[in-house]
Amino acid sequence: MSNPKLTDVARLAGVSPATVSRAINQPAIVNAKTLERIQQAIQQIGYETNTAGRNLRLRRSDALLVMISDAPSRFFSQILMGVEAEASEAGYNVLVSNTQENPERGRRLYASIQQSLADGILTFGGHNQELGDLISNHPIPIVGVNEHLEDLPVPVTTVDNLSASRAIVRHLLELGHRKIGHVTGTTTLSSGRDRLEGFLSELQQVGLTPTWICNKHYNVESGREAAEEWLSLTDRPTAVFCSCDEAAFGFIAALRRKEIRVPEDVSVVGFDDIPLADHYCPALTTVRQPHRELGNTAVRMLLERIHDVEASIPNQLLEGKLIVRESTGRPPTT
Amino acid sequence: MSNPKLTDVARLAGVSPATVSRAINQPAIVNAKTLERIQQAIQQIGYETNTAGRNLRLRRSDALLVMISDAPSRFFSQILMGVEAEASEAGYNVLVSNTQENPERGRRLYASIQQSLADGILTFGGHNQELGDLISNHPIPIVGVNEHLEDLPVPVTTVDNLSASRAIVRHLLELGHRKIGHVTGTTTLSSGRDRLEGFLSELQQVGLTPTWICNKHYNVESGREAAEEWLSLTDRPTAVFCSCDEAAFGFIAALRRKEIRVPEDVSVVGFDDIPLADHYCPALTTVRQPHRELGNTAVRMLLERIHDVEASIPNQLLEGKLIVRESTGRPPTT
DNA sequence: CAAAATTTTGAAAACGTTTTCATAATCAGC
DNA sequence: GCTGATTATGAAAACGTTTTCAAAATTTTG
Repeated sequence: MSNPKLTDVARLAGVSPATVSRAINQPAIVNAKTLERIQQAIQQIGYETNTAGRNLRLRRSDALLVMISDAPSRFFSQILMGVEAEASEAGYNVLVSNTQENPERGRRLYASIQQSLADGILTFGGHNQELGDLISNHPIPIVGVNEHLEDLPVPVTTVDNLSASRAIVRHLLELGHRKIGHVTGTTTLSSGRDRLEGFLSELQQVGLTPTWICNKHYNVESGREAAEEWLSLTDRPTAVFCSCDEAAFGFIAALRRKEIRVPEDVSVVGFDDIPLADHYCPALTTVRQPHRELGNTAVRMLLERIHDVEASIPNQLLEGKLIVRESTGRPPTT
Repeated sequence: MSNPKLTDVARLAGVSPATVSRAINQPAIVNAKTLERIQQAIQQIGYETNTAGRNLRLRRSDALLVMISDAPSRFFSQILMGVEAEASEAGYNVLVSNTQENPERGRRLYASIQQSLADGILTFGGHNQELGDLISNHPIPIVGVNEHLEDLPVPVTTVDNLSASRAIVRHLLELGHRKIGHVTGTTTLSSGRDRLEGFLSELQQVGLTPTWICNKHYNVESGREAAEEWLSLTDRPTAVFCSCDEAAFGFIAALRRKEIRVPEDVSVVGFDDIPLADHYCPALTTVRQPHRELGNTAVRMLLERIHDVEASIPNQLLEGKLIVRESTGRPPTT
């Protein structure tokens, strides 16, 4: 009751297994007549190529491993879809695995390449210290998504956090704000640092200093906590750039409880443009991350690397787009 | 420059490949002395079992395929993490693939089993008509998540939509509401129908008829559209059960633009308890879906099925938990 | 200490492909 | 119809494991 195999097709079509293999993989080089007979046989017994046999012989797996190290970020699934689309386009399968911050699990995943379970690795989110030695000692095809990997020779693709942050600040300046604050994201991540840096440098360019910097993380709670802090300030910024949409939501929601209105009393900007941003009240001014494109790009980079491990692949910076909605307005005229 | 293989270890340790294999897979049956020598050799040359070779010989893949048919639902990644955790616990890898609603792609994925690319399939979301004939004609280990598969002999695990919906209605009744409306989800999906049915049956039980039923889908826009409709009603319900959190957000946001307050003017309930629900303003009363557990359960069911294709596996209904927050209150006292 | 029972090992086959190399079949040109 | 070029096919080896079966080494027993 086993699955039909190549030799079954061969027998049925009255040819050798070699010919059947050729008929499948390079139909051009087999006689038209035989080809048809073989295809018929394949149809008839419902033959499907066995992956293990094929992979063993070909010494590759046609699979890419997506490695995440903890809770998936809010737009993980969107990037993943970008990855999946591009990978399947190229005939690759996508494996997903979570190291759960466990270095040992990280190392196990790393070994996937040697096990020829996958041909390459896409690592989401940053700081994989556990991989440090491994990567340096024994390079494999690996590409980072969303975050830079500290000091590791791993090409990454991210949104251009720096430019996007500057665009946000510029937008606020144009509206007339002069007292601007920033709720940072996780600054152990490169994206958090870059967004902060963009914020600072754009202000500096026009000779302003930040009114408020609040060190937080990429989540809703951070926004809520930041709101508490904002409320206790004597000199409140009239505009706040929150480093992710969730934080912005938490911030706005907490303010609203205190009867502070957005954008009338304070303007708020987010980052990421998660699906809800457009439907929040007020609709959130934010930067749209090209989620799918991040996935696509990452796969393309990885495939290049798989094709040639030595290939030096430059980091890819993707444009974020400032989306102005309702949560930003002119500063209050007091 | 190829990876070290079993025979390399064998040579180095001065034993036969067979013994090395045993040392790896059933250490108990090999002599302690030899075992140590072998383990040392493995360490020394950094041997890792080749997946293809192993899979070929063992005639299995140790992989589960997660098949989604279109855009991933809002809590897809959370369920996926549940799947991943349970699968990796059991030594299985997780493949993710998207049919993009393309029947041909669906069929290709189905063939994964025959190709022994995966040992079983987890299908997310409903109505896979394209799989209908296939499954009936040639059963494979497959389990549905979140939605029932119309008429197909496929075990599924879902939240108990019926009970949860009834709990929501009960909650609204207890608050004193008598005019209650429902914004449905996608009613081509079983969850949409079940939530509607729960809504209807609980009302019926206390002798009420629904004040308003608005046929929509699982997304934010639906909520916004529903709000338009609600505004145009002459006899408005004082409480509205939206079939997902996103729709509830869209509904609330649209109402707020018209200066209608939640819950003072109208109570709103969602479903799913997405991360933002707790931080929206007002914090959303909703039903918490056990996302991770859904993933865990699905994998357990699938493994059972893989182990015994004939096994009759009952559907698993998981409890949803009503979370009362700020978006529901007593009806306005006009 | 020999025989029997037990534990430990190895040789070889199998899993299902693809590909090299050589041979057989076909074709073109004269 | 014959030679040389071309095209189409097959036999066999290889990819890296695991497992069966039998033999060898060890331990136990009388």
